[in-house]
Amino acid sequence: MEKYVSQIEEALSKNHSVVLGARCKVRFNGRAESNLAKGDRIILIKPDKTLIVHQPQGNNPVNYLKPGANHGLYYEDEKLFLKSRNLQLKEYMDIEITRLHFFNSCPLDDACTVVVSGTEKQMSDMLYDNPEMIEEGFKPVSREEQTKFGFIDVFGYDKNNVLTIIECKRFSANLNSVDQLRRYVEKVKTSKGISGVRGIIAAPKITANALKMLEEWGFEFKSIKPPKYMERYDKKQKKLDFF
Amino acid sequence: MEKYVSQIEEALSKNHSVVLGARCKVRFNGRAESNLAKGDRIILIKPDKTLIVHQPQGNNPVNYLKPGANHGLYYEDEKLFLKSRNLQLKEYMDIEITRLHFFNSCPLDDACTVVVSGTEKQMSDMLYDNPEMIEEGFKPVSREEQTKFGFIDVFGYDKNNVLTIIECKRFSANLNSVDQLRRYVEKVKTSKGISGVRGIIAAPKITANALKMLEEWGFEFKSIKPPKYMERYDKKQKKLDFF
DNA sequence: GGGGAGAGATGCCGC
DNA sequence: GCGGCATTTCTCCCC
Repeated sequence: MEKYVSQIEEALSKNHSVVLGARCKVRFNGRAESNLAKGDRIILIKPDKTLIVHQPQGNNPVNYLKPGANHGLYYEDEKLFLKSRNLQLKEYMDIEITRLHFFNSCPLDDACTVVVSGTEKQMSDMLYDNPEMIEEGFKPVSREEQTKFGFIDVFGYDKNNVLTIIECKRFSANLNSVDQLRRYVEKVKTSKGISGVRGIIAAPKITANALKMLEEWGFEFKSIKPPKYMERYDKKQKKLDFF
Repeated sequence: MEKYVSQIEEALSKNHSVVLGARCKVRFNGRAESNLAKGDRIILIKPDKTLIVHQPQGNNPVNYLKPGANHGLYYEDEKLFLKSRNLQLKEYMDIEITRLHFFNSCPLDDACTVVVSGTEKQMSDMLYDNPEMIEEGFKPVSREEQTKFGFIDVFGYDKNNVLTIIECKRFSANLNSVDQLRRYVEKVKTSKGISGVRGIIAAPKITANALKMLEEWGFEFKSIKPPKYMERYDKKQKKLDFF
């Protein structure tokens, strides 16, 4: 295992990405503290000095340090010690490696950003562009903006010129969503000195408790499907459907 | 690259963990949609069939599939195609690999769970066990419990036997925290048919807007530090402090 | 399984 | 940097 020390150090110094398969213990100290007993994990160190530790199960890393950490490596007592620190965040991780299953590294070149669709912003855009989805005669004024009343998804006037605030949720609205809407409506009422302000939650669905609270506050729920996804898969891509 | 197909397939069939360093495009379709153009990434497939794609920067994966996916692999046109599907969640990922920088796999054996300390629960426990930290004469009744009024961190009675609800935050309290407290206090007032209910936010700090709203609602802020961490590092561990 | 809430949340944008 | 808010949030707990 000792022979890998210089190889790993060289890879780190060249800003390559480093992957280790290792039996190790992990200790973290920072915003919280954690201890992880001995087991097999994948350790990833990125060119930006992010450190990520994955167990063989689960979606999320069991431990990590954010970008910009320092990583020190040394060998002693037949163990490999990785001592990593993010000094800005005052977060520390110590990994004690007792067996190295594999080590690999390579330079990674990737400046792409992922393009995501199906977000809440797109939903508020859709409502802004298609106000009749809220109701006939609705006239939107602003969307996704930090108004002086706070951050409001969409607001405008209904056909009777009553000021109307819309809070969008991409999935299911809950108690928190109602809290938000309520806070905005109250801010507008106070700021404008008017009492007639409508509040609408626009979402595909809403929890029972949230609906109850919504109605208690005199607000409304409007069932709106989020912008439909792209065609799930091109029918042409027959070859991809082989299993 | 073709020769790796059978090796990777064998590793997957044996439920080993698989790591690829690859130049690839990624397409995801599920709860949202995303497209990622060609670039170098680390691809990790776990024994539980989790799929994770990391770019060379950043803390979080750029794409992933949750545990329980199927992974199919084939080679065509000098490209390696990984077609992964989580059928339960109706989530799909297609990765088109044009260059394979490295491939590694090994069985990982790890049943450990991480032990974390310094959480909000410990903070509410601390207040429950040391009620004088709130104020002299405070008598806690319940903590971190799903009461019939909702999930309340700590509640009890002050020295004047006024019902008091405490909302803990481990870091900074914000508008959302005030919303929560307000919702609890109102529930209790309505359920018990009483008007004299105190609401306190216990946190190390609070944002200016949140404090303003808190006071408008007649609630109080109590500055409380979260339970202190373990000794940062054993002084004995001199060897670890070498850099 | 749904609902509610925290999290070492993370990440983004705006002031 | 802080603040407010969405997130393919994730995770846990409880009903």
